[in-house]
Amino acid sequence: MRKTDLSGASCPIARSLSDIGDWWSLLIVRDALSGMTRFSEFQRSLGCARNILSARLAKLVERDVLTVAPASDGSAYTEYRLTEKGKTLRVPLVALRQWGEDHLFDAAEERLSLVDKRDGLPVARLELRAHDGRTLSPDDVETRNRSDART
Amino acid sequence: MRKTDLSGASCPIARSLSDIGDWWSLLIVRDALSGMTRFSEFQRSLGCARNILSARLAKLVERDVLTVAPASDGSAYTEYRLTEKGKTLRVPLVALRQWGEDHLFDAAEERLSLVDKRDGLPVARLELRAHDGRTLSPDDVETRNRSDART
DNA sequence: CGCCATTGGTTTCATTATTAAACCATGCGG
DNA sequence: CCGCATGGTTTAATAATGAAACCAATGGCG
Repeated sequence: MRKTDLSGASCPIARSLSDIGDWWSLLIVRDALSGMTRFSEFQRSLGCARNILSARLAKLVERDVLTVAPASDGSAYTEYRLTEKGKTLRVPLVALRQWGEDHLFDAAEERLSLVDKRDGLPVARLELRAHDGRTLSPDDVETRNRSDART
Repeated sequence: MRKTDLSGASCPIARSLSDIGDWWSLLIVRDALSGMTRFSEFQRSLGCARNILSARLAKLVERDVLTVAPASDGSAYTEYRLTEKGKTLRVPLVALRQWGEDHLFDAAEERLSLVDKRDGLPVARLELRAHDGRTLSPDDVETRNRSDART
């Protein structure tokens, strides 16, 4: 099954999905971003089967999203920590979170929300901007083939 | 299988994933955002089995991400168009795209990139900001339980 | 030290999803 | 009316997922 391998696609979205584009992987990263490090923490939080948690963690380590640290609190157990690459998944996750809050919750419904520690207020909506800071509407952009020279 | 249903989770990320969190759905939305509307267009672009494309389209319609329009160009065929809800998936997709460009491509490698139509330059990086516009670093935020009153 | 519970997995097997391929119904051009 | 394209659905093989059993190595406690 899943013979389709997107890791060589020319679309960055497709490649991203081949790394972290399944159900559990993104939730693992979400939990890791909130400070979880241990197998059992993830397992309790996600409630998924342990073998698949195990497989997902291994894949995320292989893809350099997580690393296994030998220990940290003295115990001989291993910890899973986000790499720099993994930490930058925060933005996509926030985008997904905001979308979900906007469209999938009743106004009065309880939700987990991302807030500024300083004042406890929710973070601002993510916005699409031009390189010079102008806000861009959906019609102002298009996808194009570029060979680099990112500014 | 897949007995786990996240649609009632208190985490907006989990709920989002239950709507659009599988391989093909997000790619369908990506293509829809670039103007595709017809079954065969999606099928050609994605190269996935037609029955699963059919199932995904139906699910996206059911979840109000797409609608089926009776026609538009005269032919009696149906079109799949993004709803407002669907269109706002652009931001999460851009976030994913930028992450992929940053971490999954060699510098010189060809890629599909999102550019400002006006000048052809890539759009700015999405950034996390406080409600008053301050840029926030990862350590400045936390997730918290809120019952609404979004500002 | 000795014993049991917990952590961190791996293995096994049943169940479910994905896929390719065949099939079918309508529309549409000539 | 013939033939091909569109827009699917059905069927059967294959692959991924999930629950539960199993296992090895700590860690805590007396």
